[in-house]
Amino acid sequence: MIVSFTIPLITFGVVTSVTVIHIHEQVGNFFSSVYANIKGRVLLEDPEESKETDQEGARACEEPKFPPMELPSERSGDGGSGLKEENRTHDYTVADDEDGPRKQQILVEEPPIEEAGPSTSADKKEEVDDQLESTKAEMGVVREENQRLKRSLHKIMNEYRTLEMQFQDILKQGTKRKLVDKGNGNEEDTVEESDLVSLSLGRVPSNQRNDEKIKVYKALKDDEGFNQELTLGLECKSKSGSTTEALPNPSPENSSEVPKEEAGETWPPSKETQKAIRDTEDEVAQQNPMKKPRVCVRARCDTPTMNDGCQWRKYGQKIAKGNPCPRAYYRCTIAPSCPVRKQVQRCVDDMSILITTYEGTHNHTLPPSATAMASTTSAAASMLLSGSSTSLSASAPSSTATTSATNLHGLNFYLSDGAKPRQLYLSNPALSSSPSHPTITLDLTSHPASSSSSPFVRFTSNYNQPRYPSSSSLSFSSSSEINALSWSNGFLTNNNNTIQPTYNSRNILGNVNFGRQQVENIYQSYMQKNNSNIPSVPQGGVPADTISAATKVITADPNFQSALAAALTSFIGGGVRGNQGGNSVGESPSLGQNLKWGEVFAASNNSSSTLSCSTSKVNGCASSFLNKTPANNTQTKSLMFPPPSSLPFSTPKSASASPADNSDTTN
DNA sequence: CGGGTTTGACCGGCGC
DNA sequence: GCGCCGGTCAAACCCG
Repeated sequence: MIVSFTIPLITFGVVTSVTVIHIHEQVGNFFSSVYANIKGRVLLEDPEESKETDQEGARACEEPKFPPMELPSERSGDGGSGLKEENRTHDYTVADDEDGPRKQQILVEEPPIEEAGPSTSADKKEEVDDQLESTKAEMGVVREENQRLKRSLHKIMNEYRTLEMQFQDILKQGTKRKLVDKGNGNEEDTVEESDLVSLSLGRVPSNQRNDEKIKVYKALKDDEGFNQELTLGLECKSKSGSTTEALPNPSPENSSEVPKEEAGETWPPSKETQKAIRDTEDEVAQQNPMKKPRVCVRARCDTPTMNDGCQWRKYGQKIAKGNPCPRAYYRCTIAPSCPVRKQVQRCVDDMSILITTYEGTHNHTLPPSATAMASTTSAAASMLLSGSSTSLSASAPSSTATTSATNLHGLNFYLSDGAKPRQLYLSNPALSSSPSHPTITLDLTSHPASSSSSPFVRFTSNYNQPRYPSSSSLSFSSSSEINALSWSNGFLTNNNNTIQPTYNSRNILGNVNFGRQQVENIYQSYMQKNNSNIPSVPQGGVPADTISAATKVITADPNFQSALAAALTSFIGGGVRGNQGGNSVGESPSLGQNLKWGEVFAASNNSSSTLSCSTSKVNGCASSFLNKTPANNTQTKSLMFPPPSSLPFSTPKSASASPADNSDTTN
């Protein structure tokens, strides 16, 4: 019987260590121990030894040249003899192929102990044994962790290759279809586009990915099928700067059209430049009828604007129809060419609700305090796009998708008929009535019906175009009296990130979930890696393959949901109660510092992200904190946003972070 | 004086 | 074709 196990193990072990890893993963320690017994313990008298040496067995699987183990039965309690001790040390020295140095140190320390007491009292023996065993156990844990990481890495690599192939196939199919159905805007193309959108979700941080994108871009542009697939990022089908945004390193063809908008670093650009840009944008807009996805944030805020950490410059104001409150237009001024804009308007029904609509994705490094909202909006937009693909591909052929629910980020996620979104609380349709702007609404206000009992923050997306027939909403429990969120980095990619590929088998967004500790650890490692070298990659780069791979890895964990629930509960609960001393403040900036939506995924092989959606009980938003800075509110309000010291816009001069809004006069 | 805001004018999309 | 409306521009203005 033992032999029957041995043969395959040895075979696989010889073939490739990777295979052995999988075997080990699948069959658990049992095979390993059996293998260890066969390889090195055949002559052992004590069968219990196999239990202790699972790890050695596992290593033996990876290392066919593993020497015969001669570990004596030190646990038999016989006190052992000098010879046995020697054997044991020999075993440790030879057997350990990975942690050799560590163990050699142990061995160096051991002999004096043994020599000092040639009589080898039982106490010393036990002490040494305990030390050895504890060290052994420790190493076993480390080794297990190492193996886990290896497995994860391998899985991720496999998923990456698979997705890469699928992506290429999709591109090929799309190109072919474009050629065939040229001139016919069929629905399948839309689906294809959506899938492509989902595959990238914005930016691809690594140069390699950029190169790949550029290749695709070139190929598609050279081809007549060049149309919408080229803008695979979050800015897919966007009107302005979509190509530049989606392709940080635009191809020469493209860069020739856009006269070095990025490199110019001047704002405002020259008139000619602007005109050229607008012309280019118009061309793009003609090619891409679908405009930028928008993220609408509704929050109760008694201040002119909701402070999101970014620097904004007001460039216009309009009285929108149906709303006496003027709508203010802001442009991001952190980078001269940043395409991000936002609109701020009071809700017509409830003047205390501020509706902030974000459009576009930052193409620059964000200040720590701004990464939160940016990540959130980017994530929401990504969710919007991915949701579109989801509904389009999975719903019935007709556009009347029935309301269905999934679990996004571990939270309720509804996809519903566009006419009747289940959790659509848009009081001002003007902001979401743009015909071609897919809009997702993050409702941070308490719904009148549920505010008293179960306050929720709602993420409501509203596709107003026929091609986006579904609306989606995301709700998650939060603390009471939600008025603002702590927009820590990666809110939507939080450690409880769950995006289930419920409807679309090709949806690359799957369950991504981490415990809080894991996230913190991952983030710390990421920050250590990136603190000194944070690329100015536009945010929103979500390596889809990484997400998918991480998704599968994580979802393989049966404790996934429970960990999610625990983390969410502890975090949200602690964010309000336990962080009053500013812990959340310390956490949010550290978690969000220069971290971008996609980089979170790229940083760790796991699609780690952070959840920092601790909410404040204080009515108001951070802009009021910055503008007024009441002493008695400082601490509480700082729960929502990073400390003022970390806010680059906290200086009185940069009023653009919280510009005055004329709408206040109407209140 | 530089940067941000204000505000009327302008432009383009869209519906009738 | 026309008018409405959302969005943007840019000169004037304001402020530290």
